[in-house]
Amino acid sequence: MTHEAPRKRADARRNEQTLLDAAAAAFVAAGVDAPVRDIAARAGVGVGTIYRHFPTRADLIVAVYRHQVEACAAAGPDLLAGTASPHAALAAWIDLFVDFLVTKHGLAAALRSDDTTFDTLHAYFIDRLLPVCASLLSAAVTAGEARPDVEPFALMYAVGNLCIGAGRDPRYDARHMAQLLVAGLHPPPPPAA
Amino acid sequence: MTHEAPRKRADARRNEQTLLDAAAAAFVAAGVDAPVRDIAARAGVGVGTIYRHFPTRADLIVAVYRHQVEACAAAGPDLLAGTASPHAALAAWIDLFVDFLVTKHGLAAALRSDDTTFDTLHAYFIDRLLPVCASLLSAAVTAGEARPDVEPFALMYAVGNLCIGAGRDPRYDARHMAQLLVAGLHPPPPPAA
DNA sequence: GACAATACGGAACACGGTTCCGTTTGCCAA
DNA sequence: TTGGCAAACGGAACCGTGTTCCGTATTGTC
Repeated sequence: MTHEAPRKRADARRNEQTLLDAAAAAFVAAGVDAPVRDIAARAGVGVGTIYRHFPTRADLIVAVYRHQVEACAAAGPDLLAGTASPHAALAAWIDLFVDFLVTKHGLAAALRSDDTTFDTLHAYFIDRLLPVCASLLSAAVTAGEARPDVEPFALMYAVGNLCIGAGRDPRYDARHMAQLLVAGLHPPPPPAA
Repeated sequence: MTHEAPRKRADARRNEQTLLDAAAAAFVAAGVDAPVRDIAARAGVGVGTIYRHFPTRADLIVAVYRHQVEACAAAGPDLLAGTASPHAALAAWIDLFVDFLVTKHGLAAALRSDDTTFDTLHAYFIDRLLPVCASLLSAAVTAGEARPDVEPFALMYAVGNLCIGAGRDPRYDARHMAQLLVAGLHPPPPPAA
């Protein structure tokens, strides 16, 4: 079961970690679109080294944020178990997701880029987080707290979109808007016929 | 009141129209990010001519879509006057706005780009459409059909965001999500104390 | 028709992503 | 310890795009 590890060279492993740190710093300073050359310079390596370790920018971004994405995924079941109503749990989880995205400058935009480079980034987020979102949403639907005509994918996509450009204009509060969307999930009151 | 027109040369006026047509075609074919050289080639002019007429891409985009934006702005008051409830009028207007954005490949994304080139594009949309949205929203608030804690700017920004990437994945329906957001605008029912 | 102002074309430049290959480094076996 | 080879490195070179600049062509006027 131990993915037969071809045992990389020592300098390669060292550089990989150095790159991860450099990339994380560059992302904080200049967003996830930080120029490749900048990241290489921070790490004190050549650009070729970056491409060898992380063939696409998506690979690098995933590697940098993997821990946080996993944490977000893990929080879903906990919230569902520990919160009064499924709808409230979903709202709390969306809050977590939004907080993550808005603090990663440019990440939400990258998720929506039509550049095929980012397809694997998109795929990773969907793979890890969609099931979590789906279970929260379906619990809410089952409890009669959410309308059944919204697909989990569409909800995640919409929330991701709402995070784009957050923090650039103080008049726009992504978290508030995401909560508005979640509020809209409530089933419409039966027409008072 | 007639903005003293310096009376441009005949070839200049001709080229301006040619460029507008070429840009419109290029935008349809390749989105609003169509390469400058492509647009120039379509128009049969040099790239310098584009920059002379439209110093920034935003100027070109605004020129191409001005009519449609004006039409959208004009529709606001009409809807308010001709629709049963202010909230329904707002919902209908948002639908119009979303339809416009999703059919202009890449336009919604450009509106959110942090590239300063697009600042004037953003400003134009805000100038023309924000007042319309504001009057619809405030009518809904006055009628008790919308919570008062959402700023018109935030609403427009959110709806614009929801349109990003629409049409790229069939599982995502921007219009549906926008309507969900508008539904979330309804004031929460008073707590059944 | 000649002259000046206006507009044009496209080569040249800037910048960022990506590739490629000559050089260096680490590992292992002799 | 050392010889050799595969792995890894560095960064120059390349490509595509936006942008600028200036020599040339066109227009309008006198």
